Amino acid sequence: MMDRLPEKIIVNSSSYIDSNVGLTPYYWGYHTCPAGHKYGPAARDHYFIHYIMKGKGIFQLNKDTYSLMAGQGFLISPNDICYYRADEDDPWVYTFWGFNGIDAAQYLNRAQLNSANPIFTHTYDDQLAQLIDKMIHLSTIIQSRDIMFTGLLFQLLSILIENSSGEIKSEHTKELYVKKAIDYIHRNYSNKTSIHEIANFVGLDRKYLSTVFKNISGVSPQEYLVNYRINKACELMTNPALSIGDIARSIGYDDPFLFSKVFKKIKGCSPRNFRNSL
DNA sequence: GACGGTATCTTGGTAGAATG
DNA sequence: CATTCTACCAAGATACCGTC
Repeated sequence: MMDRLPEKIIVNSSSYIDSNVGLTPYYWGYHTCPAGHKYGPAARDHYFIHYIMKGKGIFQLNKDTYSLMAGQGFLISPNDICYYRADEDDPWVYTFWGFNGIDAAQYLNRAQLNSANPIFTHTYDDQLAQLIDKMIHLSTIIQSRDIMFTGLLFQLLSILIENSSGEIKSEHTKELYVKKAIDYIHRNYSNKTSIHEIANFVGLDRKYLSTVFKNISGVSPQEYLVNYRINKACELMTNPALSIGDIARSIGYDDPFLFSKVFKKIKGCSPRNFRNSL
């Protein structure tokens, strides 16, 4: 399969992209790098996974330098300043996935991937080959490419999670704190809920919960709560029986104008305009 | 009711201390 | 040594009032 690939492919997600949903694919690509081909030092605003199919190269992040070869991959998280370069004698051939979304960090964490632990190893097996084959055919899908792309991205993350050892070491209890906080948010978003209250429920100091939450999930508890509420509001918009005020109260905002302000900040348009565009 | 301005409250980032 | 907490302060969120 690898041999009949052209030197370089880039497929964009196309269609409507909403980076506030759980997982948002941006693009996928394949690159046979020329000798010494390099990137950076630079940062991106989204997650970026590379998987090396052939050859070798180096990847630098946070003063650490990793010598990588076929069968290995690396994660670049938003705002990570990194540098990577293909080998001079045996330059790498890699595929890459660019994506984002409020749940992205959680999925990556389940695969034990983050800025502190950006490297993974996975042999190029049938499962991965089939996935990459499907990614190549994404370019032929026009109307629903974003949906298919999201599905394939979930498949990649599933492969990486299954591939990880499963032991989360000291992160385990922290993960549980975050899971508990998220469960609480999912059950109580429709009430007036403060971060202090969530921290009390989890049994941690609010500042410490915020720190742990951000480390594990990539967003602060407040950001997560607000995004979750606004996504719920979007779902409620499809019910014509509910006024904007009804929806605001349904997701925990007593003041419809405050809801409108928050909605506009996150979605870029007022709730009314959003509903009209449905 | 929709919206804008503003005062007040809440939250998050950070550094460093306390605890086991 | 890792985990957890505390204090300070800036930034952002919220409540509330006035205007249209």
